[in-house]
Amino acid sequence: MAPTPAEQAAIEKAISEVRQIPPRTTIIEAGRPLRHSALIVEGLVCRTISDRDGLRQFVGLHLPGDFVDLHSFVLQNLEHDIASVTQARIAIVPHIGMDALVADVALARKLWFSTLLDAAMHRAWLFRLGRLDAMGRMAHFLCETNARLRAVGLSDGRRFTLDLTQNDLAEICGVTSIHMNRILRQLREENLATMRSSLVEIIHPGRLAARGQFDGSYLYLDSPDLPEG
Amino acid sequence: MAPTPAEQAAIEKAISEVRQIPPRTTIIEAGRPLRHSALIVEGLVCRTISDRDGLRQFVGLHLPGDFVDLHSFVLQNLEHDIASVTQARIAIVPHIGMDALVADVALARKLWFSTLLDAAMHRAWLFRLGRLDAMGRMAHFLCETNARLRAVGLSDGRRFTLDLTQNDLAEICGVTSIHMNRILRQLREENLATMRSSLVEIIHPGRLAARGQFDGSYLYLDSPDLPEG
DNA sequence: CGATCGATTGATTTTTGTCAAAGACGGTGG
DNA sequence: CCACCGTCTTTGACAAAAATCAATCGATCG
Repeated sequence: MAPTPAEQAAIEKAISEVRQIPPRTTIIEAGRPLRHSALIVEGLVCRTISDRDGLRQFVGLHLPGDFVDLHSFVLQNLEHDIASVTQARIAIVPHIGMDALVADVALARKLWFSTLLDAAMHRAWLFRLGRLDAMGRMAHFLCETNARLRAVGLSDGRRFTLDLTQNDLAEICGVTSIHMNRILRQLREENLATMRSSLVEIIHPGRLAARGQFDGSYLYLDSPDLPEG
Repeated sequence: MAPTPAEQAAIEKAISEVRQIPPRTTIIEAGRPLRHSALIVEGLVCRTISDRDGLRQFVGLHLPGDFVDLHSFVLQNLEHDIASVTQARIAIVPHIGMDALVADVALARKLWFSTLLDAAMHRAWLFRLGRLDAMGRMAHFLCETNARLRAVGLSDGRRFTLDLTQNDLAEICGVTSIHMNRILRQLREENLATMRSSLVEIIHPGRLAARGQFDGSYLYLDSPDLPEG
């Protein structure tokens, strides 16, 4: 479902501007009506829902190449926040331009597909939060992220950089940052993965996937399997 | 985004058959290629992901009028299971027929919208699992379900029937059924809601919503607010 | 009537959160 | 260059939440 070069060109033509976003900046606040969508050129962007104390739950994490809020084109507004994690560059695509894009039925179908992939990822995250313990959640998240980064050439299948603090990871996995710290130590001690200052190394991809009960088929990547280990 | 009568008729014309499904029956198993989608006419249908021990996590619950697996039309297969909870009647819409339906751009947009609503609900569930304690999760779920049932005339805003066992509720909230039993008692003791043999009564909608930090705007219902209490 | 499934309860263990305090590290300004 | 500061990480002690183990109870069904 990758766009053809022509489709890619059409999307790029619909970009009205590219914005530079500082790290840790709210890009879109929940509830505001939107007249454009955003495509990540560079950096990490997160989608979060905050509880009444302002504590956040990540409901998505987006990498370069992802449409962050394509759904806002159809829904008109968002029920969650979008914020940069790292420094980021995002391309703005006005909804008016999107209207022209979806006139092309094939492209419309691909955009729909892209939002359905997001939904599939949401479901995998639900499984993670609902059925796994803290260590399983982290293992699952690392496997997913490794697979996604690999698909865009940002991981070699074992090592990648991921600019997330332990607090971010905690907000992803629905645990406290203190507990996340202990989980990371455990992953290290059990020789599954290490994570030091944004460098992640997966020592035993197979065992990590088993620990997190990870099956990446929902990502629809044609990723070559890693050797067991 | 409700379909017009004409669109409704077109959808109904695309139905190839209506199936009667016994309770507790798997309708679609994860990973199978699909050539049709299913629309619920009557009954409760759930979407679940199972862990390696076969323990399930609900990732969605569908009511009459919902397309259960509209996304399979675009994705071609599912990464989760679909099963009946109660006795159900589902209308089968072959994907071939769907192709004809989405030729109508306005209807295509509405179907897209419907899958985006699902995704928004997924995100609300992520918040529930990630940020709320067991009682908050149950409170949130009851509020959501009350709002949804009300929209289709199956709740008066305080009372409705919901044919789920305590084990189902546990699989929705990501806790054990034993713990769910204690949560239900607590909800009763704190005069928030009662649930006895599939009859749910919400005693203080306002307080229950507060306990579950529920804000139903993601459901896109034009529901009149309930009196506080 | 026995069998089965779901609901309920108690006792106990495990997991996770909370509170409190250091330690590490990079960046900034003097 | 170095002291200071803020942010992130790490650790310990303790409390709370949830899981687990083990029964019992109650209703429904063949």
